[in-house]
Amino acid sequence: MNILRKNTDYALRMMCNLAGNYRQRAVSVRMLARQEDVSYQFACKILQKLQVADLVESVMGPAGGYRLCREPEKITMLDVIQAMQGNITVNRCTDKYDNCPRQPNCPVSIVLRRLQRNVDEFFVKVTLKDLLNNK
Amino acid sequence: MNILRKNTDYALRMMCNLAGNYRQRAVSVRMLARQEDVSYQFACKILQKLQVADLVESVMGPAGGYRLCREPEKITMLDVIQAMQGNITVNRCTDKYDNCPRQPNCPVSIVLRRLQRNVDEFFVKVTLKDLLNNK
DNA sequence: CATATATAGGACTATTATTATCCTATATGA
DNA sequence: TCATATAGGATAATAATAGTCCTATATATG
Repeated sequence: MNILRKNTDYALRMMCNLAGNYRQRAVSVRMLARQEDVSYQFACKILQKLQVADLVESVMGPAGGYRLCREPEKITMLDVIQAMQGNITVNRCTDKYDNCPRQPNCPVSIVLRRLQRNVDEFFVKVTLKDLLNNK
Repeated sequence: MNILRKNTDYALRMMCNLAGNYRQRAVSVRMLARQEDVSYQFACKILQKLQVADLVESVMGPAGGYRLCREPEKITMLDVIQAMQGNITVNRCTDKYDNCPRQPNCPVSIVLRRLQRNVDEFFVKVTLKDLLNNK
């Protein structure tokens, strides 16, 4: 299966779209939905989640829509992912708050914690600006 | 959510157990289940899957059980993961056979394919022997 | 050769997560 | 005041995951 949910996939694409329009205008959900191939209703839900997470802000009324809350270089993939699907953990035992009795000497957990660090680092290092620049 | 399913987590632990007993004896499912905290019935299912994937072989009858098909250094985490939950893909678009029309220039996909390579490489490099040695 | 101890594996249930839609309320610019 | 937007609760539909039940089959050993 996929590590990223469809939700998150849609959200990342819509956030890229908003990043491309940053400081120009609010983009309506209808427009975002059409351009990024997401159903209108579902796009509404996703944007509401992104708003709760303080990544986008809404403009109501005609000519309304959504825009980023801050500069594209200050929003990371991790921000978007966490807003949509929470923390990504490699395994139960790589979650900070796990209390598996085999810790901390379980061989499986020792190795997986290493991958966990790689993944965390990856997502926190990539910003929306990087995405736009194909970095 | 977790990248590795509970199934896979159980499987990895049981495989470590079998690796520790390699060339000594077949370990019964009852024993594996008790030592690794998995229900007996569920452990049976998991081992059957591992057998279909040619990672373990069964010995029927009294004093029977399971043993690894080959040396612990010749079985990777990827082998176990694929047997239990198939390929792990970062996103739809990092799957080899994906045909998303945005390919190959989608900014999201370009970045995620990089992570995909990291993850693949990680799992293929760690063997059961490494796990036992806490490498 | 009977029996106790194992695995084999199909069928099924339960639970949870994901994806999505429907509907009504509210805000606001022209 | 009306057309064009978002807000958000409720709920449906689907799919994945986790786990159990039951009966069949293999085999070492007394």
